[in-house]
Amino acid sequence: MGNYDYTAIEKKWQNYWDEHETFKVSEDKNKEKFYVLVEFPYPSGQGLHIGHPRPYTAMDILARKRRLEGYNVLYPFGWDAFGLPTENFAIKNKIHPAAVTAENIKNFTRQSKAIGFSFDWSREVNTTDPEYYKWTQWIFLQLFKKGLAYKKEMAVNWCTDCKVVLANEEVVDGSCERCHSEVVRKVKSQWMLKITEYAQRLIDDLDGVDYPERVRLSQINWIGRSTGAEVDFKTTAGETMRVYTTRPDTLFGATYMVISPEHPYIEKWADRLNNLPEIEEYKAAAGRKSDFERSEMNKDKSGVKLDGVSAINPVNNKEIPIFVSDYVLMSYGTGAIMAVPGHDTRDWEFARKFELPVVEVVKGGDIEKEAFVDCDTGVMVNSGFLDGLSVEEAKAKITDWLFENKIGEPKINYKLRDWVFSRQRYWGEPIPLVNCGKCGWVAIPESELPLKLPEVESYIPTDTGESPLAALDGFINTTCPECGGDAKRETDTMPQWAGSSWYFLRYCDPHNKNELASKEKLDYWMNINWYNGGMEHTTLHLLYSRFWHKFLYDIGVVTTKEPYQKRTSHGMILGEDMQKMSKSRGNVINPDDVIRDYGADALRLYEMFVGDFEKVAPWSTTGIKGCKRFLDRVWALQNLTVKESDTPCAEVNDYSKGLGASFHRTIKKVTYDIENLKFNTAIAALMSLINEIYAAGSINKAELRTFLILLNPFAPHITEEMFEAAGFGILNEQSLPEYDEALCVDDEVEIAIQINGKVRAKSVIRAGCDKSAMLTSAKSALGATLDGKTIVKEIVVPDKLVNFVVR
RNA sequence: GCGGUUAUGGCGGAAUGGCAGACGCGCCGGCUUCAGGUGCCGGUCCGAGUCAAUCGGGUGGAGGUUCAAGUCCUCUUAGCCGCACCA
Repeated sequence: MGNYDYTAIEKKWQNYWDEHETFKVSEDKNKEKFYVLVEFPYPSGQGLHIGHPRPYTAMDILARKRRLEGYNVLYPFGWDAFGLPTENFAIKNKIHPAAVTAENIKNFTRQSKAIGFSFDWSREVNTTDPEYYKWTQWIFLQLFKKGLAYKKEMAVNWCTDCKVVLANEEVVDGSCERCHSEVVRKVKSQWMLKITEYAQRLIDDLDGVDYPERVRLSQINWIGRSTGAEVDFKTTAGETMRVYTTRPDTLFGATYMVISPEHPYIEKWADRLNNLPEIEEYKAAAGRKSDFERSEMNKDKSGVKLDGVSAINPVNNKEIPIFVSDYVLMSYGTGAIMAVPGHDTRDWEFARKFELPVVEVVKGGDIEKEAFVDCDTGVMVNSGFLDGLSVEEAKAKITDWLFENKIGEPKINYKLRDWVFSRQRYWGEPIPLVNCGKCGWVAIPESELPLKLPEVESYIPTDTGESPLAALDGFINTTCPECGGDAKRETDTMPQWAGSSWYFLRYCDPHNKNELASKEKLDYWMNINWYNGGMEHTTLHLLYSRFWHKFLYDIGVVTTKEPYQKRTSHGMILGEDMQKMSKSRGNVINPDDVIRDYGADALRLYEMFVGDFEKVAPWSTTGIKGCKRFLDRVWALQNLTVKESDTPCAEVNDYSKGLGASFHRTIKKVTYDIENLKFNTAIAALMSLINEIYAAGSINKAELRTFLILLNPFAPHITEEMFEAAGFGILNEQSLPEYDEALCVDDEVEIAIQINGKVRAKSVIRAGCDKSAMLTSAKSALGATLDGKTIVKEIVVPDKLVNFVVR
């Protein structure tokens, strides 16, 4: 009976859970709640990726463990279903995106259920459901009403193939993240969300939550707070040019200035510039480049000197040239910088190429060879009234001086940019605004939400760059809610990030028709106790959703400043060749095949056993065989001699002599490891335990019962089946076995005996021996080895080792 | 270029500063089997060794701290991930 019929058993228990609504929860004030969340997937046409089950299983293990511990556990699931791949597929195959989405969700649901996740399916959400996106639109309207949504003409990333604007975040290697076509820059009027207004709070409130350090750092670096100063430079054209610098202390070393090709002064100064055609040509070339190309490393510094206008350094009144170069971006700071080639690498390279003077203003480096950048401990030189000061003192003094003389001021900048919220697509939430000739942009009444996507034949993007909705007269023409006059609807839709920025709130009250969720239910379930997701969402989804949550806090919808108490991140599952899985590499593994060949429990177990949960791990077909083999051995425990214990023991931890310490230790290890994402070693401990059981040759009821409960969160189907067969009842209604710390240790332990740190002997002693007993035992084990040597020091680690330092 | 991260047997990976290689895969030998497969038992870091006791070496590289370093410190190399040259 080595092989068990996993297909039948897994089906049986999945049906049982469905019929009994085993994992459906409601608010129960008598129980402590636990809200555990995984990132809801985008239901793509390819079906579930073999990587999906890794985080879902991990959090499923946690959820199942918490239930065994008596918590009221909310573990919900849903679909982040708007998005371009669906739209592209729909266009290509002439099917409506809604139909494609429904089909994909059906497939994803079938696959997810086949793995036995303990989701509360009654709370399933779908971002494309009008009953859901009604509230996405509602949140947008509140942002609009508070002035946090605004329209702005700006250069955006334009995908030449998809005919849509991409957020910077969606551009990968200079091409479209989704279709890989060329991305160019194009000026368009876009809806923007003022996430920058929340920049400081998004940094500060990280202190109150439990995030991995790498996630916390990524967010802080992404937000990128810097303190510096804005400085006004007079120019020979009359206008003042304002620059932003983080190093005002190096102002005496500023030997030229660089402005962005998009800087408005170029147009303003057109009459004065003797080389305007050259500048215009450079500007046009820069405009064709994507941000990535402009920022590509190792490229030659390029630029054009403005012939006809120069700037005056305010500290020494020296006239310095102005260059235009594409490494200065209009979107950060003031679009103009003062260049200090002595102390900035890029400026140094630029100065070398254009043969500009390099002045040392902080002593300590060799500016002939390279820029002296890490100069915080240096002393100011060639800097007039700053000479002799430390960098820190110079910063303070020059900033005061600039302020007093009204030529500058301290300034904090953030790298974070406002969120480009418009998409010229069909398959997204319509933006619920109308444009009235008299009243401008006006919100539609909340009673008219949801503003549904019109069901149409053509949802193909227009060549002009407008949303497909723009071609629908019946949709765009409407009346102004304020003055009643003719008005036109906004035709852009929202980005995919919108629906995922608040879905965790809807899970608390998914069928509410009057509010996005009731206060009472939000109070009960929020915050999320544990949120696991991919590192790739650290700076986008995580930041966007924290921003929305803070906004909802400000307007009184939610009562917590942060949505996620604890965040963890899993590593990707790679192909067997250690490469990212992709169709083109031919290394894709289909979960359906794995479940058919090895079963869902084996799949779950293998994905948890493969390695450190937080690191990438390659798929291995032989690896999953090992896990299947382990489950066969678990199943075969039913064939072992059932040892009769001295006392009836089905309900107590009455383990047989010799195995007791192993059981207590394993309970301790498994429970500890699950909390610390060390699923691999938890499973290893269970494997070791079963090896010991087989070595003992028999098992008693308490042992079988404990073993099955410990394994249950990892492999829920086989353990439920065996639990029932053994007459123990329904496993998920039980409690987690407890361990006794005092019983975790064996009676005897083996210690290492070292001389000068090298193991020279071993000895078995009674556990818990005192120092002198250990020394006596160690010396006798060493015998004559110590003769003629002087013991300088004796180190004793209880129950572990003795080390003699000898001469 | 910046930020993050990783490096341990043939492979995936274990090791609160305390016996490196748990657990699994693979491989080798044996048993079971008509055979293949499955299952079971034993072995498996490298090199010496009277192939036994034992000895030496070993966690990307070079130093250092320590009685003791995969683990801590300094420098360094390579891979992977992200990026908006952020002044």
